Amino acid sequence: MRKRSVTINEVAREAGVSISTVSRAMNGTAFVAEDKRRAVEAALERLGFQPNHLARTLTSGRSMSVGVLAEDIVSPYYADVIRGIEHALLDTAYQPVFNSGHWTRAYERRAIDTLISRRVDALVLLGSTLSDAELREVAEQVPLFVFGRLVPGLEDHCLALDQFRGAYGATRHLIERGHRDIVHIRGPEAQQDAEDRLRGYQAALRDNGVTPDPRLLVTGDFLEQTAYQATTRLIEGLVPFTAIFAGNDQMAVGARLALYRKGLRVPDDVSLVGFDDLPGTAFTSPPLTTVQQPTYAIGQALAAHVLSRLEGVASPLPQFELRVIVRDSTARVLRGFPGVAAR
Amino acid sequence: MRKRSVTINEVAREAGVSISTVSRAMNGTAFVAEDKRRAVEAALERLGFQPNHLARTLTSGRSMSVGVLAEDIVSPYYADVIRGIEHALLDTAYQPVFNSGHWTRAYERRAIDTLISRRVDALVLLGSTLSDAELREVAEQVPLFVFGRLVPGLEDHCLALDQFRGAYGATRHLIERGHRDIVHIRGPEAQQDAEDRLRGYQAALRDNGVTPDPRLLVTGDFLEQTAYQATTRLIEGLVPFTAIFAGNDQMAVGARLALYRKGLRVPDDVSLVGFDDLPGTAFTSPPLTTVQQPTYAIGQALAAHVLSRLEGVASPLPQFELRVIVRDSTARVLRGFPGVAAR
DNA sequence: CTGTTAGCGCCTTCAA
DNA sequence: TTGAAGGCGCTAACAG
Repeated sequence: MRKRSVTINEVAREAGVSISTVSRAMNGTAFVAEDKRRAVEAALERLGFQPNHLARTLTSGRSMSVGVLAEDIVSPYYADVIRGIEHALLDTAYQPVFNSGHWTRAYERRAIDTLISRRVDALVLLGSTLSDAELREVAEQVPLFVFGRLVPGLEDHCLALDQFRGAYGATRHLIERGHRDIVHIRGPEAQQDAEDRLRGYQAALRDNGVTPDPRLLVTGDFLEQTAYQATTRLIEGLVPFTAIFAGNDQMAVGARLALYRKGLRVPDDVSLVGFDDLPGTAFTSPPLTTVQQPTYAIGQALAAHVLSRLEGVASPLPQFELRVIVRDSTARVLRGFPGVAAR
Repeated sequence: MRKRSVTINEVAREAGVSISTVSRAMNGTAFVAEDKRRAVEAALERLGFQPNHLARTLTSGRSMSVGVLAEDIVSPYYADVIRGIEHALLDTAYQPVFNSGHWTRAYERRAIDTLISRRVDALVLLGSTLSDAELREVAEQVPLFVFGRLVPGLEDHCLALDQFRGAYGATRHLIERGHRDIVHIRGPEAQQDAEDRLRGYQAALRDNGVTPDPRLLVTGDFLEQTAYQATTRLIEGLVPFTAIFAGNDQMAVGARLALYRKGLRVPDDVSLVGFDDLPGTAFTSPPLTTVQQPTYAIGQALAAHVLSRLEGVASPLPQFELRVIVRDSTARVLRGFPGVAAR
């Protein structure tokens, strides 16, 4: 099945030159006489030569590839970051190599090790479950860049967004529209982002004279199902509310379905805000107000930054801001129809 | 930044043995005296040795990796296939390496070439824009497996689903519920899947005595936006309809938003069917009736098949069926309220 | 400009 | 059981 692939030696013989000449002609490393160059090219063509990348890397020390390790390569949250990276690298000499860490230390460690042992020229982490110290250790073996964490000692290579402010803005948006009884469906306890968003929510409430009501705080796992269940329970409960701030878009979708099933309209009865602005969120019915993480731009910037570091230029990583995108899922509280609060 | 990594030579020196002994002790390739083995292990540990995978592959010829090239690695359609592959490979000695072809010949060719030149032990294509002949050529260089295409000559390594039958079933589902004026939003002309689904739709209509109405056929690009626009135009047009069969879930979501904006209820006024059953589709409001592609299982099966071929065992690829998943977006046509048809 | 010659880090005979 | 030595395929000095 696998044809033994042709090597540079055979090309050299075919072209009647030495292997170094072939190498030079191929890579433009040095000038080669016109006729020999043509002979080499012809031989290359005739034999269908494809250089063995491994061998090349072994000698040159550069693999022309950048490893990208995401917590989960297929999560919609990382989708646009990955897309941004892909596009930024598309017409460069570097190839991205993607892999998942599956939110699991052991798998992440292993993935990092294989990536390093495959000699990627740089490593980009989209989220990480490793400790700061471990990451610093990794950074000694390979140029490391991380998104979603601010690793002390590696600040120049880290890009994190202010989740607190994003959540603060989202909550304030609801407060400005008259909401005071605002549910928050938070993400998993263990995750820093979930924690930051919760604090942003609480701070916004307090800054506006609202005491956070623990009965309006429920926990999900960043997926639709748990939010659906939590919201259903909330609706069936006794505590009135007029708005829901979900810890991410997927949970907002789950909440929205629960509302729908209970005959509650969005935004007429309950306003709903998500977080992330995933691809597709603009097309929910109604389109969801959410906090946009500029993930595509981040992916691009990250890749561009990696490239420039690889070329020896030290460009600083740009700053990115979270933005509340107001769409149709949030409305002013109608005094006459306070929705759930009035039942 | 990059510490020169320790090589097998240093380990050998440290352990006071030859490099061959280190190699053997590490890989269990041959018996090594107990004391030397321990010395090697200690040295390995002390130096934090990590074998250079490239060098290893160069000599052994096996990279212990399988390349996975998807048209688009971040498309939700491939998400579950990829997830299935990842999970199936997770605790094996093989590592998947993912990459995108971007629906573009040139990029796909290049990605395939780099994957081959990195000596992946097998190559899995999730969709492909290359010709059958080109794929056969690739198959001569590396064990090739493809999902979504039936390549003549490579049938044993191909896995494709019967899109025609899926679309047929979806359309019949609507017909059985009394619908006759059924819109179809087809995917791009160039794509075989879109073509097959269209034919399934038309066949189901004809088999049930309905002549396909060209005015009810519109074209999208498998994304939300175009379906949204097409549906809006349709609603504003003069041709009555009671149901929409979208070429995929994303277009169904677009259509659903258009209906929502026009005040049309799903399924009360218009029934809606999608295709794919993407992750998340079960949580749209209302949950979408759709045709399920068992993508996760396919990913797993594909990976398992690749593994067994790599081990020299010839297991046949299992067959998979498309299934109509009936959820809440489709209902019987109410004679009294034929929805749009009655305006 | 071009050919020869060392390696790159590892595995694997081949002798011992 | 172990070490020496020869590649794997390619790049990069080093002489011409």
